[in-house]
Parts: sequence; structure tokens; C-alpha cells
Amino acid sequence: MALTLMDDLRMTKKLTILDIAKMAGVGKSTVSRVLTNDPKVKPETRLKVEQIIKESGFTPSKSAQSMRGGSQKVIGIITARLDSPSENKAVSAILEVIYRHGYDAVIMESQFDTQKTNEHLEVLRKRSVDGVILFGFTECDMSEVERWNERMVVIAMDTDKVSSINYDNNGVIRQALYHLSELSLTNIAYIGVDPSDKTTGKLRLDAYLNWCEEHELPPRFATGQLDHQSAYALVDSVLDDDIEAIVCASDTLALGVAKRLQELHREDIQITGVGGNELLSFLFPNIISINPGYQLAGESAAKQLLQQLDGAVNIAHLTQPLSF
Amino acid sequence: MALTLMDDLRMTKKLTILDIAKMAGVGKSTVSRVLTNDPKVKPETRLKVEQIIKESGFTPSKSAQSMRGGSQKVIGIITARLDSPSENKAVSAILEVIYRHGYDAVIMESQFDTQKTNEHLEVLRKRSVDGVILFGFTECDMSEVERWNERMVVIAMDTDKVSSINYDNNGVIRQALYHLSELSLTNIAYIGVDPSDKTTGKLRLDAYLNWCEEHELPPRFATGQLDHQSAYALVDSVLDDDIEAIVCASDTLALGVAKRLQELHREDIQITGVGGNELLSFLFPNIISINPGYQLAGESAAKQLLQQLDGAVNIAHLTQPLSF
DNA sequence: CTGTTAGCGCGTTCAC
DNA sequence: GTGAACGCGCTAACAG
Repeated sequence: MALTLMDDLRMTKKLTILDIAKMAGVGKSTVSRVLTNDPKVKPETRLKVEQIIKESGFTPSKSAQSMRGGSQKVIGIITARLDSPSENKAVSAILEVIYRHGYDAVIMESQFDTQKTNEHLEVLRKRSVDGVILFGFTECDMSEVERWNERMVVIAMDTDKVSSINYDNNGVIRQALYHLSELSLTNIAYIGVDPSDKTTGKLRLDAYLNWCEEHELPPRFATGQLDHQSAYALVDSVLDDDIEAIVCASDTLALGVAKRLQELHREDIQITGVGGNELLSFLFPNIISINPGYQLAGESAAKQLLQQLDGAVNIAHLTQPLSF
Repeated sequence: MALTLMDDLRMTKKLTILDIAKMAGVGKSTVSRVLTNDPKVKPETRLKVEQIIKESGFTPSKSAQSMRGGSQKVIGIITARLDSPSENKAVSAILEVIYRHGYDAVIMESQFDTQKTNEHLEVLRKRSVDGVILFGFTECDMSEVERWNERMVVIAMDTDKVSSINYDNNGVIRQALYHLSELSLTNIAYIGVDPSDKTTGKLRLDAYLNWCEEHELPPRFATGQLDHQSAYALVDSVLDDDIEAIVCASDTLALGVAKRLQELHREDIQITGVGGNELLSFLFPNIISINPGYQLAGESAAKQLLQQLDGAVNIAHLTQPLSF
């Protein structure tokens, strides 16, 4: 009887809402009411219960709560690559936002693999997470995606099935080109990634091509993979005695280009990248890196998702009677 | 009645174990048995139930399962920095192992902050995750840690409270020094991080100092922060006309050193780092980078934890009657 | 082998 | 205001 409390302190036995109720000398439902901030509880009683809860270090079982219909307060994040600096920035921003709202995150890695992505989505569905933030890629299979509706936000991929946050692919390249034009540089080449990649590939290349057309400049470009090796290898193919600058689709590519130009002693050529990579600007201070606002994108995505989730909850409440 | 199946297909109503039971014309416990691979089920029945499950795309509620005493099959990972290349490698390795074992991961970031770490641990405890892999750091508060016992493995931190996986801090530095000695280089300086950091700081510096003593070489070193800027700034202080090589405590530092030496046109000096950083070897092919086996560490940590969890389960089963 | 029953911990009526 | 009772989806004990 009276040993209950001592017992609990002694052995870290799992406390339940019932234990708290006994200790406080009230019914379990009253404790529940306190937990759910139900106004219909005498302030006095509430205070006492809260006291006991604090003292005993009791925490309601998430499993039981979520089974009872509540949400787990968990959102899934599927990144393409865990070690991508740009995605990392976005993820950090996401985490900060959702933590602040009492959510936790389960992070997964798609490795640009459609099947893995779908497997992850499947797992997240089974775990009934509240929502998902997906870092898109071109081959991404939309069939699984649309099942999520309001409960998903994708980053860096165009789709009208779910909400999406996109970097300003066109803007970052134009910004770079504008910057170069301010420096009176006109002979500008471009090194990017294959247009089969819709965003970093096609969109950014198009931005370059459009600019060239607008300004009646002869385009000179090459595309390949998303890594520095690829860019390194492509440099020679666009190089030309009167090239004054090379615009790169990403900082990673810029790194490869810088390396090659250094070898060729063509450090007169101005390079621009995209990403705001700190390491890049340390190694090659003269490279101009446009920051596409990854952290901002992450923050936006998180806020957007949370807002949609809130909306979904409200709608659910409203339609519950109807769906009955 | 007969509409049940059509209904389910129509609206993606949450299927329960009971629905499956009805469809298969069996009791709910039989379905449960199938789910839990209970041998005591007639193969024929089992097959039929499995069939229905597949067709309906039913998935048992994790929440209910875990509430009933089962584990969530989730392990928490607390990294110091999401964007640390070395930790990333380890994390990727961890993920691969645990996915293969049907576990999922919730990843958190401590940012070398004790308080955040404890908050994360608290959250993980509330969520009753099965286990935790923690990337340690020096100021890490052990008080919260020891509560986890068998259910935690720490990486890169010495402690006897819980299992720990450590990189071979001494070994990597000695390996670098040995390599240099093979090249007949004897005038070797060291750039590391402050010894207040126990592992990357003190252990690696000690390795250097010991080597010097053993080989009767005059030590020449400087320590600072863990970033390339710091290393960059420290180079001049150890530089000397007859320095032939600089051993760095990490690849990040090596990057800073390389940058500075390049500026000074002292590319004759051999640099070594630790980390197996791919970018580093791309930018500075002549830098020797010792791979401390981060992915191996991650893999080991994950396997170790899973094994301990299995053990814990068994012990729990055995002691359950006693604790009663 | 299989159906029935009893909880797990919690939120939610429904009476008091 | 508050306590008793019910059910969420599932597993494990108990009967057949």
C-alpha cells in the first residue's frame, strides 16, 4: 500500500497513469484530464496531480497514447544523401523547427534510389508517423508519394501531388551570371549536371542558356555527374583562351573546376558555385558561391508541414461526424 | 457483412487484425500467431491468412504491438554534428546494419552540447526506444548515460558505464608517423586539437609525443580547434626551414594546413591526416590520409548494440519470474 | 491446432 | 468536478 512510492523510487518500475492516480488519491481519469489539459478539473486537484507527476518523473506511454488515436508526434525525413552538405543544412534547420514543436524525427537515406525511398515510405506508414519531408530526386516514384497528401512536403522536386519547396534553381544561376556581368565578364562557360536531373540539371542549365540568349552570348557548356571528379574532367572541354569565367551548378562542381584550373594555371578565370559551402570559400576565397538558402528551405518545409498537419487535424475533427 | 472487403479496398480504412481474421474465417489470435511466426499453426491456415494479409496490404499497428510489451524496434542515434564527414560514414554504416535487422533509427544532433544530449536521451527514454548509439565528446555528461546500461553503445569516448567503441587514436597517428619514417622523413611536426578534448585531442597528441620520445626526435607541435581555420592559423608556429612533414590529427586540419603551405609555396612538406576523406585526396593527392575505419566503427557499434539488446531480452525473460 | 478471454496504458464518454 | 467503465489493436494465457 504505502510502499508504492518507495517502491517506485527503488526499482525504476514503469509508472502508469493509475499509479499516479493512487498516489494523488484520485481516479485515473482525473490524471488523464490533467495530462490533456482538460479545463474541467479543480485547480487544486490539478496542482496536486502535477506535483506528483513531477516528483515521480512519470511520463505517459507514447505507445498507448498513439494507439488511442493520438499522433506519435514524429515526422520522417528522407534525405538523398546523409553526407550532402546542402541537405545537411536543410535537415538541421528542419530538426530545429520540429523539435521546438515537440516533434521528433526519424531520418532515412534514399541514396537516390526509388526502391529504397518507397521502402522507407512504407516503413514510415507502418509506424504511422505524422508526416514526411522528402528530399526529391528525378527518378523519384510519385505513386507512393501521392498517398501522403497533406502529410508530406517534398523539397527540390516539382510535383502537384503534394506540397513542395523548391530552391530557386533559375535564380541562383542568374544571380551568378548577373554578378559576373557586373564584373564586366562576358565570356562565360557553364558546367553542370546532366539535364536528366530535372532541378540541379535541367533547370540550372536552362537558366544559363536563357541568359545567354537574352544577352546574345554564345553558350559554352558541359554537363555530367554531381561530383567534383566529373566537373574536373569536364573543364578542358569548355576551356578556351578567352573564357573569363565558369559558372557551376553547385559548389561541389566548382571545387572540381577550381582544382583543374589551378593545375592549368588558369587562376585568372572567375568561378561561381551554388551552395554557400564554407569549405569552398576557405580553400578558394575568390570563388563566388551563391547561397540558395538551404537552411531556409528546410525551415520552410518544416513549418509548411507542421501547418498542414495542424490543418489536417482540424479538418479531421470537423469531418469526423460526417464520416461516421 | 460481405461488403467488408470491398469497403476496405474502397476507403483505405485502417485494417485491424480482427478484419483479417474475419476475411480469413479464423479467430484473431490465429492471425496473431501467423504474425509472430508461432509454429503452432496449420501450414494450410497460415498460408491462407498470409494470402489475405498480402492482398489487403494489412500492417499490424506498431503502437499496439509495442504497448503490448514488445519493443518498438527503434534505436536512437545521437551524433555530435550531422555534417561531420567522419560521423556521417559511421552513421551510414549503422543504418545499414540496423535496417537489415528490422530496426529503424531516430537521429538527433547533440552539437557537442551536454544539455541537448540529455534532452535527447530523455526524449528517447520517453519514447522507450530499444537502444541508443551515442557519439561521445569530452564534456559529455555521464550521469544520464549510465541509466541505459546494456541499451547503449558510445562511440569515441572512454567510459566503463556502458559499452564503447573507440577509434584507434593512438594507432592512426603512429601509422602516419611510421609511414613518414619509411619515407626517411624525420623532421616531423604535429598539428592537433586541444588536449582538453580527450580523444582526438589528448590521445592523438600523446601518440605523437610518445613516438618522438621513442625515436629521440624533438617534438614540435601546436594544438587548437577542430576546424581547418584553426589548423591554417597554427601552421606558421610549427614551421621551420627543416620541417619535412606535418602530421595532422584529422583530415579537416590537414586541409587547413595544406592551404597554408600552398600559400607559402612549401609544397615540399608532406602532410598526413586522419579520416580517409575523399575530398581531401582529390584536392591534395599527395596528402596521406589514415583511415581510422569510421564505417567499421559504426558497423561494430550497431552490431554490438543489437547483440546486447538480444542478450537483454533473454535475460529479461529469464529474470521475469524473479522480479515478480 | 484453434477460438475465447483477459489485459497492456491511456483517452473518453456517462453517470454520479 | 470526478470516478467507473469501455475500447483502441494486439499478444498471451487459457480452454477446447
